[in-house]
Amino acid sequence: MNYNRLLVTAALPYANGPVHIGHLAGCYLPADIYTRYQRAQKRDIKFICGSDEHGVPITIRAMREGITPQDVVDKYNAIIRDSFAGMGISCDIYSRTSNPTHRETSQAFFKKLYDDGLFEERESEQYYDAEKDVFLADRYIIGTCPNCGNPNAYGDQCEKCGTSLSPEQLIEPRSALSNAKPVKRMTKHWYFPLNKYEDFLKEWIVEGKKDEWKANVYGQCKSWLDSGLHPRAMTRDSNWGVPVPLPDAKGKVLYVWFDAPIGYISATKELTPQWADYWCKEDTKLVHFIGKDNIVFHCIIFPAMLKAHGGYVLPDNVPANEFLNIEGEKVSTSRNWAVWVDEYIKDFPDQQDALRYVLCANAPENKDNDFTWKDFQDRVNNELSAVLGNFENRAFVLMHKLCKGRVPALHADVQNELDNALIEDIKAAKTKVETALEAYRFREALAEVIDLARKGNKYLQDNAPWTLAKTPELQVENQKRIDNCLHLCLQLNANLAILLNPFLPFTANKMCKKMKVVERMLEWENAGRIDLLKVNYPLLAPELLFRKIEDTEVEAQVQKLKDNLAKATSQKVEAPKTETQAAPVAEAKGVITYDDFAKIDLRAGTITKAEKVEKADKLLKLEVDMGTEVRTIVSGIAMHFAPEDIVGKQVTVVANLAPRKMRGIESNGMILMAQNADGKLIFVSPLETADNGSEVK
RNA sequence: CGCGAGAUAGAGCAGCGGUAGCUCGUCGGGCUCAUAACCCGAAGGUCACAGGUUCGAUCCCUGUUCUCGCUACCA
Repeated sequence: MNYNRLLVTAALPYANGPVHIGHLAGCYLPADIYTRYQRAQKRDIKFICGSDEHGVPITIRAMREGITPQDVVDKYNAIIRDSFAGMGISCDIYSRTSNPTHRETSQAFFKKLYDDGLFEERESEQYYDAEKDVFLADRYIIGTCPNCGNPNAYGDQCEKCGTSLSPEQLIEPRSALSNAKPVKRMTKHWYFPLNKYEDFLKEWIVEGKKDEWKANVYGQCKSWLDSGLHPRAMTRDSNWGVPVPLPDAKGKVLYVWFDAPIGYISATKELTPQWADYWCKEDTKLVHFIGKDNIVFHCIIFPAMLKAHGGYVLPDNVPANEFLNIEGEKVSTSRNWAVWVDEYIKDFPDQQDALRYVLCANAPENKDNDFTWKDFQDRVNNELSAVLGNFENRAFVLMHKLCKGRVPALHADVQNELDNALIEDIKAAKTKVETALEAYRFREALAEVIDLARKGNKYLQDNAPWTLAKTPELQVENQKRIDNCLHLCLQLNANLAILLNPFLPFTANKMCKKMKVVERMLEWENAGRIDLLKVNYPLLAPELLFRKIEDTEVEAQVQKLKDNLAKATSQKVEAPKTETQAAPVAEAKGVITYDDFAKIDLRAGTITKAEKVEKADKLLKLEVDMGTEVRTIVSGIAMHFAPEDIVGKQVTVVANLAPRKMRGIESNGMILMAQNADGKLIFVSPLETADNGSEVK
């Protein structure tokens, strides 16, 4: 397929926090490198990005901070925009999904699918806060965790013990908005029948993209398709988002994963009146740069939506990266374990390219990678400065010392194999970098550029012009060799600027200034040429391109990470929870009367059977002999005990606890456990064997 | 649990049937125009583990372990 234009998108950053270097390495930097390269090739390309500003987490953050959701997105949209600009992420437009154009575009998209009769309407029961008059997402429901007793567990997960929950499992559930008890209410939603596009997707991806897409992306898609697709609700009950454009849809908005990818289209509309060329013409190559958490949305759901709507091109490739860890640990925004881009720019002014270099050289292209400040320092000092910066500096210094500060001539009569080999290397480098970039292998492409600089260092060494200059009796002859050597070094330098430009645009610009050439020299077609600098052309004085990163700087950054983590952790403990950090033992509960205690029917029982609950990491299904009956009890202890080890054990059971369904199994009671500070669970059992069913008082 | 991706020298990666290579780091030597590179030499790997196929496996097959992701209204 021959393409006449390219459309590149990078995942829309979610506007509920700043961006960190993991975001950068995951998709924004690769997208930027790719785009800059294509622009240098003079191809027609648009690079689209913007803030994703809808969804539940934004409303929660607004609530916590006591401001409106619009305030939240305004704040972070500005920070993200500045971070990208500061790092040289050169999108053609950075838009936002709260714009009117986006509202219209996504509503029209929805309306088209609706009018074509594609949606299935379904009614279901959902939790509702009668006081605030809104439906509650799982995340909005707070209650006591049935597993660990944390009183502030969310309706989807207990953050303390990590157990996955559904709102039904919470003890004494309450609304996060009003503390009211949630009630169930019927609500209607529109479902997109993904299943109807299964055949189309299978043919398009499983057969069509087999050897084209990255293994992680392809494998993920295939896995989804093999396990069968299901209709997916494309609307939500909320007052924050794009309103569903139907008369009977008051209080309903588009699901963020329906509206966000359409944001790419709306942003293109804002950018250019010719937007439809990029989205609808078959000779457009559409590429989505994303992180691995986005694969299904960009490879399955969005293409199915586009196909259903009709008239749009589908992505040619989705080169998703894996994740970047920081100092051996996963990035965590809630624990503030991250290197924030806006802070990097403040801490390392004019060092954007140092970070761009390291993030590209160590990009998580095939597997999760680790960013450490030591590695950052090593790569900047030993590769970027010592190989590339040093070569550039050597060429400039020698040219000023031995060639009067002007570009010397290339004398054909003394041109030797060393010269010819270097010229070949320059030409070959262009092809290698090009091939790697077209295949989204950015690490390899950058390594090729550095390797060319390395060859330059070697060439300089092999010719040793400083030695040639030391023999006055051979002045004329030697000066010719010196001229050739430095001529080619400078031409190589110009080539490096071109090849480096997509990766390190700030540096490429500096190099141009020092060589006193216009930016047009950076056009890709100039790569491989050795006549970029005119003979006798005077160049500026040597000046270092990169500075070394000092030990104290990286130590300070590591300390900063640790401080942030400590701060975030202590805040967390102080704020919503009542227990203190100093005492890892759970806080004593309030005084109760004997009557309160007497309400609990505690009995001894013996576990007669235990098995793992399917599709649940933490749950065991137990059968407990209570003397007069055998109870089924589901208990969240699978991480601590193997089923076979606990059969025959006598335990204490809360016998009159209201039945509760967990993973579809009704649990009738609860096993008492003591929990150590380290989280270890210990059965609370009679010391001697009691009769099953006997009361515990 | 299931599915997907990954596991190769201290770090980052290549190799993907014929007794392990590259970049950086470490140690010793040479050279010196330079933020020092370049050259020579050295140390460092039972290619996650266990089986199997094969004349031969890092590479193919089976099983296991570990990491990450998906499986939830977590973007």
